[in-house]
Amino acid sequence: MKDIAAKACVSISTVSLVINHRDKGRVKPDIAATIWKVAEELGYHPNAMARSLRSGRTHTIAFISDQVATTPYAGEIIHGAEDAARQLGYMMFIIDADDERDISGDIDRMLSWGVDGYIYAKFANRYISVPPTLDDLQVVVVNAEERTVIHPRIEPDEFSIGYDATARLIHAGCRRIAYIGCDEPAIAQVGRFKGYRQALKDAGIPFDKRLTNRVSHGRPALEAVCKLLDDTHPDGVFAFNDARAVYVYDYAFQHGLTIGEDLSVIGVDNHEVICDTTVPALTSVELPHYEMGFWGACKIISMIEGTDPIAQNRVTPAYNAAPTPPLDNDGPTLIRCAIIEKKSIVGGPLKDKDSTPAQAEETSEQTTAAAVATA
Amino acid sequence: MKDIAAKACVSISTVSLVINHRDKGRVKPDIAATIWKVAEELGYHPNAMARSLRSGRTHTIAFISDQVATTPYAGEIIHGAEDAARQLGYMMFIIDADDERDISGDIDRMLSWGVDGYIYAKFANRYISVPPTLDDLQVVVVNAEERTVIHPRIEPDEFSIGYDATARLIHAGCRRIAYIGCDEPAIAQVGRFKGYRQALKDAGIPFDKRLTNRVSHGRPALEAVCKLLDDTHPDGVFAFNDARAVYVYDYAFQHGLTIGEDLSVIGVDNHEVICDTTVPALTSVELPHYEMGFWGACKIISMIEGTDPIAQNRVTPAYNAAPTPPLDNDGPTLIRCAIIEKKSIVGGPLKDKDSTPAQAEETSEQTTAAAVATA
DNA sequence: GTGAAAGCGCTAACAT
DNA sequence: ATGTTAGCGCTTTCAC
Repeated sequence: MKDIAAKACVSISTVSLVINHRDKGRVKPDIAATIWKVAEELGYHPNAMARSLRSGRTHTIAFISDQVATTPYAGEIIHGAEDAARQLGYMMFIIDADDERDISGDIDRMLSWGVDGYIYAKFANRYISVPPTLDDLQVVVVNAEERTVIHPRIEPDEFSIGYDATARLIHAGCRRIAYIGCDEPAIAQVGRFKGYRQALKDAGIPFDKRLTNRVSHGRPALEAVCKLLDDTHPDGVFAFNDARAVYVYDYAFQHGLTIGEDLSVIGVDNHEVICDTTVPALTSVELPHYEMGFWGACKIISMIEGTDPIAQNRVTPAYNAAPTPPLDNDGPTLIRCAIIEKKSIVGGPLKDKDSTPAQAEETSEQTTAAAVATA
Repeated sequence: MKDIAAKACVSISTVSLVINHRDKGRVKPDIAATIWKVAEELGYHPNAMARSLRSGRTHTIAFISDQVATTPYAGEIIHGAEDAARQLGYMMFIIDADDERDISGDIDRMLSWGVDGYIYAKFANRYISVPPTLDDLQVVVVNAEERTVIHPRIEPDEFSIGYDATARLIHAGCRRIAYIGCDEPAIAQVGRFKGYRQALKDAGIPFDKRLTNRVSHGRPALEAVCKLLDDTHPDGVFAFNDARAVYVYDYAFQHGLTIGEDLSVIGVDNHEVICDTTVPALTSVELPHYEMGFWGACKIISMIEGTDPIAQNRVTPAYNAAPTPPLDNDGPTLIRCAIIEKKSIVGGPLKDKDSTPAQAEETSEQTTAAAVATA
């Protein structure tokens, strides 16, 4: 900056004004032009360190998460958060926080860095508690719930996942709809199951316990699924996730049935590897990982800056099967998940023109909250 | 720091010495103790910004990658890199570099930050070219190849993957071994196929073209796999990856065969969702994503600091099915991949005591390099 | 053993 | 419309 000032025969402050675009009506345009030219020639890059030291703001956020990796669904949350952060001029640090590992050291490092805000994410919708050290700072929770709400957060609308998936099967003509559940009584299992029951109820279809089970994976899961299908012969199956839906395919192969013709199946995750590997491709409710990450970064930056980057159109998601919810909510935000149509439901993919199945009512938010509270 | 100095009745420089552990024999121990106590009381955190401004080093690296997310195999590279970086006192920025997107803006930001080094990673082993802007800086390439080698890099030993997988099947008694290949002539396809042929040759088994094909995914892939199996009735199948191995399972279900008893299968990726969902669980060659990320961070930090953190035992991988290769190599490093034993091969998982199948010779590195060069 | 002081590159209040 | 100057918090040289 000193060099630029010297070469352009102006003072350092003038250079600073120009470089920071605060020269409107303060610096003569031709001088400003010269400064830009010289800066270019010299290959000038402002020193972020010095700038932050002076301004007290680092334009940096930290993404703290369990298993940055170990789940295959992981990356899109990071992707979405990075995308929003980048568009808004922020850099994002990544911190892996295994449940077992003590992250106080990392938090100290973050405090030393003067990170402007924190995204605390989980890769499966779980109960968490944010380390108390962070409570005084700007924190957003993504894809998780705190038992007592302290920080703004976003998570999938699990009730609606169950409701919409079931309603989609009903819309395709299914009347005996099985639910292959998850053996862990997690937020997701409870919410999706409630949605399933509500959709049946709204369609006047009686709930039949024999059509549901709860499984893990591997041979016991496959056997349980086969038994359920053998015993009850459903015409549609809503699986807790895509992996569990695979067992329905296995059953179909064994019994000479064709998914999408003899039997409809819908999963959850829209897991790329599974949904595009299965034949026919599996219709699935997509968990909006990208969108949640994107929302999280927008939210934390809005808290830092006191503005609303979404309302101001300063940022565009690269992907939004699920529309980005608004930021003006400091409590829990539920995000509605989209069904990604493939070919595993009788009648084939829904075209835009086709009437869409009834969706869960707006009240679903309270319903889920209640479901979860009693879980 | 000023506050500490005041409260401890010493000068700022003394505080600095103590905080930075450079007080040995220079500051009286009791004074040092006081300083630590006061620092603790005041909740002092050194200001990394000021420190970096002064020292010119940020202890920060950038992880630049395509599709941070969109592949499900993604995260472990990040995980490994973050793990090593953290243990060595570095923070890691994440930058998503979609092939289409212009990342010069991001690079400018990195230059502004004064990032100490760059990891340039891909999530599928591909040819890349590192942006020339980075050529003057410290760069390590992970899971990719440059057409002309400029930067140190690490990638999976694709030849050995093919060799070891095939040898494993031979060891289990298979003699008619099919290869379900990939329709893209990528580095991985070429290398694994060469390894497959070499293993057959070394075992004195003639190569039979009819036992191999190359498929994509979905119905055409399933049909091609079924046709191959119908036509040739192999006793073992080496699949390019786990997703393609699934079609062998589908075939088996349709024909009442049992994988692991009537037919052996081995995949590549050790993709969690697939390998633990299939019945029986799929034995697979694991791509050492964590290990490559870990190596990449160690390597870039060794270049920055001029030391060898691995040799100095300053760092421990959380996971190493594949042992971390040494850092003293500024050209390409190939990493040998481990077979993760599950239950899809006749005779069951290999115990430690069992004799292991012959492995590709040490010369495989040259062989792969050659294979790849002519690809 | 300890302290004073310069300066890393930049911003912003103030002076001209 | 432009220049001067005082720090941001820290490290490090040098003097005591």
